[in-house]
Amino acid sequence: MKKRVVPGHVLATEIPDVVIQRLPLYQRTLSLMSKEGVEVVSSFRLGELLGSTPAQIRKDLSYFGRFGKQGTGYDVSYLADRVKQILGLEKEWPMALVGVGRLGQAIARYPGFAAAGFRIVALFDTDPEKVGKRVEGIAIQSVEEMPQALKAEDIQIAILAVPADRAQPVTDLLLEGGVKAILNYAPISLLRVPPDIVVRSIDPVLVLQSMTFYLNSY
Amino acid sequence: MKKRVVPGHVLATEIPDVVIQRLPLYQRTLSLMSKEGVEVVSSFRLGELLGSTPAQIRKDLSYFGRFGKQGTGYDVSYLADRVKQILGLEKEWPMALVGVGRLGQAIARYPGFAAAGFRIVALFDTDPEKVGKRVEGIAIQSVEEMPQALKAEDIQIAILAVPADRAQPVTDLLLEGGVKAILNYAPISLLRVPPDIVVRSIDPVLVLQSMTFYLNSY
DNA sequence: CACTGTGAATTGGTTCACAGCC
DNA sequence: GGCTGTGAACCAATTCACAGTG
Repeated sequence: MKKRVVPGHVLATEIPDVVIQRLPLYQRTLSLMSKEGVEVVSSFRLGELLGSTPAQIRKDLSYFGRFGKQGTGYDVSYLADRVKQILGLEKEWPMALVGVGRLGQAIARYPGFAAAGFRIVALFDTDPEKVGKRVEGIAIQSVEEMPQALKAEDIQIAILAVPADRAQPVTDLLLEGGVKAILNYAPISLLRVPPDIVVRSIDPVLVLQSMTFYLNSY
Repeated sequence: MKKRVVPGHVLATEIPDVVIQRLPLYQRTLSLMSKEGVEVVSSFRLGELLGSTPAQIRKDLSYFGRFGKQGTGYDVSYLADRVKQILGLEKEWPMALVGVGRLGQAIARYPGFAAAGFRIVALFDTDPEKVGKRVEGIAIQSVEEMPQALKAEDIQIAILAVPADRAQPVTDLLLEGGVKAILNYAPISLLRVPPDIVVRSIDPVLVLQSMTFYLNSY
């Protein structure tokens, strides 16, 4: 639960995960500013836009290098590019989606992934009824074929949208296929994976359930 | 960005937000165990099931009271109930959904919310084409009517599924309508709200973009 | 002179370790 | 004996504050 393994081609060890999680937010705002023609930004201004502090932003960036100019700030488009590079967002990432039920179909049809360079290139489902059908032009394959298919296409990222009780066995097959990162939508407490595999879960119900604590429920 | 206000009917002040965010996970596992007939659980066992440590679980629970029995552990169904109560999950929560586009419709149709006691009772959209149409039996209302409609139904929670550039103005209207908690799906960096309003964002693209850092992108 | 980059100080969260109890 | 509950010790993350620089 605690330790992750970092590839670290730029001696990336020891960078806190919270920092990594903030970078995409920085990246998005920087790209937007760049598109709007803003050329320079200070950590102070960036903090305002992101709801963060100048110190936090400077410290975060300092893990990766020295990107700013004293007295001036940061070159927006340069910094946007560097952060993109740090995150590995300069290439397109092919992804697999497992579970083509209601939720899975919504995910398959969501244009936001492709817009950010994440392309769903393979669909899998257990239901024989669904296998062979197409969604967004992609044929649904059987989960049994998954390990080979994943290897063949060299897919490292998978989105999991299966029922909770199928999540672990399907995960095992994903790992067999060489997947290294899983975005999990299944409402399961714990997905068992080796320590070098990244798992992140999205569960809106859990989020709602923590928000109600702060509401007056008298 | 840092401070939140806690209602605190049980002197809830000073409870870290991370703790609150873990409680729903505990609750889910406990309810499941209870349904399976498990009567007693130790912090050690619970930690195994949740991918957490015994100390973490005991410490978390100790913020709210003493629920266990030394030498034995916790009564599963009792603890499940208590955590539910702490989180305010004993009542049904009516919710509004703003933005009935592709994503919004998927959310409206997702059965998981209602199953957890979160019922979408009002839909809003700006598009005059959509106003009046029904989704899941609920008529879509105009965003202009929102503040009054929210007050009339005493809705405290809203789900935001509008385009990024509409997020802030729509949020302002939600606040005008008395909404206290917002689950935000819009890909926006910062939603400006007063400090007593809870906002949580769900953005799968950001999650993917942070995962790629850990992949070999050579 | 206005900003960055960064050690040092501080704050916040987790884990330890043990006293107390069933 | 086996477990909880909890201060104390530890570790991690944020913020401070200032030296260094274009």
